[in-house]
Amino acid sequence: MLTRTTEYALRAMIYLAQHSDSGLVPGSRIATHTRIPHKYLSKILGDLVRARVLEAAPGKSGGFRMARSPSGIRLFEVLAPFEPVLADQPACPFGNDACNDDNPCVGHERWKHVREAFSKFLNETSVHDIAFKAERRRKRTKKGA
Amino acid sequence: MLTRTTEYALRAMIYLAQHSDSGLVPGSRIATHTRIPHKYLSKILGDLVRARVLEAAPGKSGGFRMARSPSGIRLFEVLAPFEPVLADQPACPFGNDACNDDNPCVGHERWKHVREAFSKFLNETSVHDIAFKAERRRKRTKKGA
DNA sequence: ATATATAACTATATATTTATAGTTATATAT
DNA sequence: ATATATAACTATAAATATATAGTTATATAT
Repeated sequence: MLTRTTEYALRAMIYLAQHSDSGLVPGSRIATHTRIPHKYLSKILGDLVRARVLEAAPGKSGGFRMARSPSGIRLFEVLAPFEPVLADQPACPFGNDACNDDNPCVGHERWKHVREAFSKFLNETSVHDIAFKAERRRKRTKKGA
Repeated sequence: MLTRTTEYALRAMIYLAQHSDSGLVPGSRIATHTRIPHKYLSKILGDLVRARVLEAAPGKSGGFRMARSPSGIRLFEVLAPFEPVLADQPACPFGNDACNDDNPCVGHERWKHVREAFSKFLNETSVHDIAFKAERRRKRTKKGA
């Protein structure tokens, strides 16, 4: 459902969200903690900078940080650069090259529905939502309170 | 979102659903009409036979046919052999090897929700649903009637 | 029985994705 | 100014997915 590259992007974003207080984080540290190959991650982080969800600072004591608050970054923005199905006009999965919304192939509407449900979820969910455990809603009483 | 192999499986099933009246259909004919490489499709069709959504008959005048009525075959059955995320215990996309429902990682519940929405759609949609245009619900009056 | 059309299988080739190694450019600390 | 830590870039390698070619097994038509 997600390529490995996409998962790496997600994991890196989550790590940064959880450590956004510590200012710039070097790529090597993200790689170590998320157990993602460093140089490969480096390329992915570059894509996320170009997607404007991260900011990079080169040079000594440089690194990466979230471009905005984690609650303001939707998963859609993180995944879209890596998942072609999230593009405006994704290719028809039924092999009909001429298929589009105006001239839909059999199955088009149904599949569009799946894509849109996926996009909707990704647009309604922020990096913060997925990086921090939601408060337990009285499933059990808190230990400390 | 779907691998090419998965798309091929879908397209082959749809073609067969649309031609289920003509008895056994040779793999070569499916390949030609769906524009899928013949020998590669052959392997995929074998997987679909093992998944019990198709039946194969070797020998002269042999071929493939749907194992059941297209309206009784859910997309889930067609995609599951090819999409690991549809397995019972899919790998955690956040790289936490020890993650499972009992010991969930951060993000687990949210992502489970995505997976389940995807599975739900695939379980509620049959091959017939996607192979035949749903009747237009008075979007426009029928030409012939 | 024989020839034929087919699925099933095996081996290999090509393309793409993922990963590694090395280099260059840039900013900072000293 | 110089050394250093970093992002950015380039080239290559390894792994995986996709595609092709050839062979074998099986059922049917003749």
